Amino acid sequence: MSHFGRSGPPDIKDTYSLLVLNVTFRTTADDLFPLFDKYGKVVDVFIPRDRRTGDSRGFAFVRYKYQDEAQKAVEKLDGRVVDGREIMVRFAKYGPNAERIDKGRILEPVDRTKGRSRSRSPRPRHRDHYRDRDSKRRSRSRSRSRGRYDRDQYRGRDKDYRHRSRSRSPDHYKGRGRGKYDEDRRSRSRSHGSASPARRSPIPRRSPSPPRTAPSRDASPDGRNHKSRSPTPKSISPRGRPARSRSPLPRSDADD
DNA sequence: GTTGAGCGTT
Repeated sequence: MSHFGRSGPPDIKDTYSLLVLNVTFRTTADDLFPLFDKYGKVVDVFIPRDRRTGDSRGFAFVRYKYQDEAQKAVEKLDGRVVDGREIMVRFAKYGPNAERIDKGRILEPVDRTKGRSRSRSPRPRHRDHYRDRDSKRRSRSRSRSRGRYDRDQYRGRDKDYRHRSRSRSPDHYKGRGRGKYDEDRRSRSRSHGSASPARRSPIPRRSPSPPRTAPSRDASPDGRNHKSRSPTPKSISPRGRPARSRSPLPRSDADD
């Protein structure tokens, strides 16, 4: 059980944050705590994770109580192989609120005493410049992992698209006694030559669509026979423009 | 089950 990050930052009044990079995606705060705690008093260990997937982002923050201990941990744990990967430990450059910190210590917690302190340069802090990365140079081409996130997070709403395509049909008639069905299927195949697998629907009826004797169109809410009926009856087209008789959004319903 | 630059939450 990790109590780190459960209730947010405990106390950062006099702590020094260390940034641990290159950690494995499966490394947890509990795994880093004993490792860093051996070199000093660790008050908190936090590993940023994705809000959607919940997976680690590959780096962690270790907050020490004293700077000397943090410095020692940086020198000792920097380059240490954790979980089969060499981690990089260094002092955090920015605070939790993107505050400028030095050696892990927050230099400007709040601008209360010094009114001029807030005159700092409004440098971009958050990394929400996903779309901007395209505008930037392609020098960062070495990182492709973010690419998939960009698609899955923003574009790909349906993350189960890869888990689909699970056809259960074969298992169904298989467990029902395929022996009988098997022969039956063959017989039918022989007879018709090309059997229609679609006929295997559990609903034998309903296939034969009722004749058009159905009531008027107002009684047909579905009206999925749009393919059958002529969408562009010239008869009712006063003008010679039967094409765009609909709204200006042709693929509004066809969209995924 | 995958990935690999960087700077953080209740």
